Amino acid sequence: MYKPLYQYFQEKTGIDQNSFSGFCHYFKLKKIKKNEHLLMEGEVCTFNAFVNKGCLRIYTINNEGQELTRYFAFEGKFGTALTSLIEQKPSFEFVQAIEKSELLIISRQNFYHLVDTVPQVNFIYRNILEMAYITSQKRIYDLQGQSAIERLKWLLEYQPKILSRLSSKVIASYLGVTPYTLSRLKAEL
Amino acid sequence: MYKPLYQYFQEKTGIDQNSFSGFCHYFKLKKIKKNEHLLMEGEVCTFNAFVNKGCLRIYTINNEGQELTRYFAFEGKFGTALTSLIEQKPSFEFVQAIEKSELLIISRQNFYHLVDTVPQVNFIYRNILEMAYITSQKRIYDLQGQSAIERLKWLLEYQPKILSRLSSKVIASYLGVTPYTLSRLKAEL
DNA sequence: TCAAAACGTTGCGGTAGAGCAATGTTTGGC
DNA sequence: GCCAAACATTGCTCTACCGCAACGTTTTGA
Repeated sequence: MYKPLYQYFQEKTGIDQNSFSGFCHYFKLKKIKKNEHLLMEGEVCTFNAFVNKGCLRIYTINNEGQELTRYFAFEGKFGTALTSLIEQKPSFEFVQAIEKSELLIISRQNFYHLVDTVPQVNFIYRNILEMAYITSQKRIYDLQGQSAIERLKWLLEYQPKILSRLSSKVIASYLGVTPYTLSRLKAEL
Repeated sequence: MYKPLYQYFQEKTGIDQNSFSGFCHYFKLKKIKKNEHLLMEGEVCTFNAFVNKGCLRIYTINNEGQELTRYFAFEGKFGTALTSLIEQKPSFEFVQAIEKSELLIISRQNFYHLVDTVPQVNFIYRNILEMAYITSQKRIYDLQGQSAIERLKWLLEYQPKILSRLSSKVIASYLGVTPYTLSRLKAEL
């Protein structure tokens, strides 16, 4: 059960099995159905989740009621409403399983306890924050610098997994266009 | 010279003068003229900068040649091309002083050395990353969820300092519209 | 100090993408 | 295995914002 998580830590920090065993019991297994939510808008996020199997989606809903997907966490990645987790304020993001999934959940309190006491977890958190920041920045660059069709082409080339695994509706919300527009873009490819 | 930086550390970590003195000599004073660049697109970023006086702007240029401002670092804040600093790859961002400024510069190498050896600097870096991430996320929410005029109204209400201190051209690039559009939006306020 | 350059404004026309409606296609719960 | 509900496609129209051109105003540097 902890094998993928150990592998994740091992790759990033070179931690040994013994040290890992010292804290991995803070992570609890949770199974969750397709389309079920881990967190709704307005709730304060009190967990971090490592995806053993399946996929999480982090998304928001804007003023016009349009869903906007921020991030997908596939197997072997952490996923949470990071902004709410950090700020401890009501979340503007939803966290949802878009496939039947198996997660390793750690409470906020335990997570930050480990960040402050276990150097390897401190490093992992630093790494999560760095990658989350870089991803956001590239996202902004994309939204401000590329047309919707260029974004779709990029996705086709570099993230075919996303296209084959997810519904058009979800892909549209990730590209930041309506399903109507995505359908038209696909037609003119 | 180190007073604003000490105050910054003091507020965030409660550090004492003695510990601070142990590492503050890694920060070197640099004076820079208005509109001068600290980093150009394509260069690898090897520094972090604390703003004692003046203001830094981090921006990119998209495919159409349009400038897009990501972030302003006013007095008492750190500013750098964080993505390039982390990845150690050529930057897609420019770092520019938009006023005559006084900076405290630390090299990448010394900065990460301190992050790894001084708990208070580790915490400061964590805080910088957390805030940078949250700012990016709110930016994306804004770009995808609000019209340009709503963004301008928000700026008027919550960031009047930006509006009064900076040129329209720079403000337009921060709002993600052309100077033409900004001018028209101001007319219809 | 004064001319050149950069900046700001506004009229006009163009374009990417939104949104409704109507229709065809998948999907999943019983 | 079937039917309702969700999803996908496409024609038509609409809107926010872009981008040029032309002109007035401010800034700057020799």
